[in-house]
Amino acid sequence: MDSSANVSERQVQAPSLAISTVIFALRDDTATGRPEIWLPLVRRIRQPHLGRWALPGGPLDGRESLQDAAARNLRETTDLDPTYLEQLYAFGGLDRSATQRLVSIVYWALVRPEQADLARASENVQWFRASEVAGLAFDHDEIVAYALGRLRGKIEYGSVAYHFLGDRFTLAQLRGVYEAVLGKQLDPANFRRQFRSAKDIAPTDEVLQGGRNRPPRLYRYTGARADPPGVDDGTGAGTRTGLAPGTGVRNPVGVPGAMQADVVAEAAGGQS
Amino acid sequence: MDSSANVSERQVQAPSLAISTVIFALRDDTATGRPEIWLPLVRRIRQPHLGRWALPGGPLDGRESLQDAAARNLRETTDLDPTYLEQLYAFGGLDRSATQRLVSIVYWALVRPEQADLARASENVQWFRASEVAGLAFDHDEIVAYALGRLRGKIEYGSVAYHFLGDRFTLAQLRGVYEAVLGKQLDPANFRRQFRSAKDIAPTDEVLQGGRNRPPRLYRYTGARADPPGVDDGTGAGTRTGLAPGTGVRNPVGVPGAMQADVVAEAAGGQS
DNA sequence: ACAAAAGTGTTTCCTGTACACCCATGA
DNA sequence: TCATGGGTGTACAGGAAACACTTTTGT
Repeated sequence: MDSSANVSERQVQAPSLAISTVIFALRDDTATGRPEIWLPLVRRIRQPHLGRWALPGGPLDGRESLQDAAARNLRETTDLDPTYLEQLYAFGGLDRSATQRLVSIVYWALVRPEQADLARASENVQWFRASEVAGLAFDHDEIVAYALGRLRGKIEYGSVAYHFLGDRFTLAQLRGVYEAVLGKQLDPANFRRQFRSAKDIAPTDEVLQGGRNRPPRLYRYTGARADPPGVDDGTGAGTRTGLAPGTGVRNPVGVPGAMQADVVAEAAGGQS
Repeated sequence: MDSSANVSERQVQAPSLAISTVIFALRDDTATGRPEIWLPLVRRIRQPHLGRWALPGGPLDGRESLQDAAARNLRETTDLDPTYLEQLYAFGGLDRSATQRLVSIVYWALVRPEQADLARASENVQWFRASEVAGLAFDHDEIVAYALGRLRGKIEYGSVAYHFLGDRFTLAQLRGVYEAVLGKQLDPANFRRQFRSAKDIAPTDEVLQGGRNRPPRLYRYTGARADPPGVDDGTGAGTRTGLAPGTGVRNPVGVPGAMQADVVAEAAGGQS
């Protein structure tokens, strides 16, 4: 139990609220050169689960929006600003954490690889391959798995992939993102064709010099950098074909003001 | 910094948590006979926004899961048990409700039309056409609009549509659901063909007698009644074609235990 | 010259769409 | 019998998948 005597009383009244953030970045595998998905974790320095790795997060105070709190998580653990940040899910069961009833609103973020390389790492903050995380504190294993699923689903639509990359990129790099997320190889020819016809990607005059082969052209993402707010297609399910580049709609259903000007709904306290 | 703080301190730290629920049902228009989307609202009997209509909801106490609280909303306002219940979004801005900082986790539910007809209505609980709600308390206008968008998105995948119907239904009824949600007419012939080939729908031996025309065959939904938990494809975006009946995957990314055994993630309290 | 990636063309297949048509029933 | 919706057949168009092929670079 925690500390003061009337804890049990207060537990019944109001669950505490915390924000956690799953931060994804791509990093090229040193052997194959292929990009892989990585994420930073922090080591718990308190009970429960002391010493185990966990998602960055902390309690929500009354002065910042959910979004802001998640962005702060990101800054504090990695020194990065998010290029993509979206609400994932609110977890709030009771069969957990013997010490205290807790509701966690989980966000997920994407950062660019150059950034991820620079990102702070220390004794208590380290990056892990997403495919290898296991044994995290609380339910964070499952939350990471869920976030990965959502990432996979979401990339099939739209604009998420670009948030892994800088503002100039080759089609091979973009394809690398898709391959890392979807976990399978894609036909370069068809990939190219699909994305050339995508509306919100434009070729530049530049090419990327210095490679061993023919220098590829650089492209630029012309769509909105700030993505579909809270909106979510999550699982991505339906799309059986694979990619669905720019053909799909981008942000058909905007969450109200939930991002910049977040929304509060108050209890109705209906009948009686 | 957790529990021992005094009261004023704690207010700043911990926003209150509420659950609200958007409940959708179909009801046949008396004139055209076409189904339309309706939802129940409750009249506020307290400040702020006293007297205005609002989504059913209430504060979350420490003894029930988010899911359970939403189900209770549903029961208390409409006397119905949900055939579908899923988390929509967590709203938690500060620029709201002058009286109090509040985070609301919003669920959405689908109920069947027969049930909706029986559902309790009273002075303080009434059903409204979804297309006509306006002037609700707080941001509930926007939340409803967001929920409608998600519904539209979601129906293009998978199994949601069936939750509006009983366990036996004609293809015309099913098509009615889609038309009501998508807001456009669909070709009966193609609709039929797509759904006949859908895996999780099976014809029965029965037909629906008593109509003015040829008696249509009754079908049965064979997929999971309890849907993809917390998972969310939300906006539905990508699917440009329209329906995507059973072809799509059903529940490719299950949220961990979030439904039956909800999950709690605790703050990591990383560095420092 | 050769390897390897960039980039193009072509063919096949699948699926959604449109629409013409027959079938069964009640009035 | 006729109107109406249930139910079937079919032809067309667009896009994805597969893969052969040409182009451009570094070594």
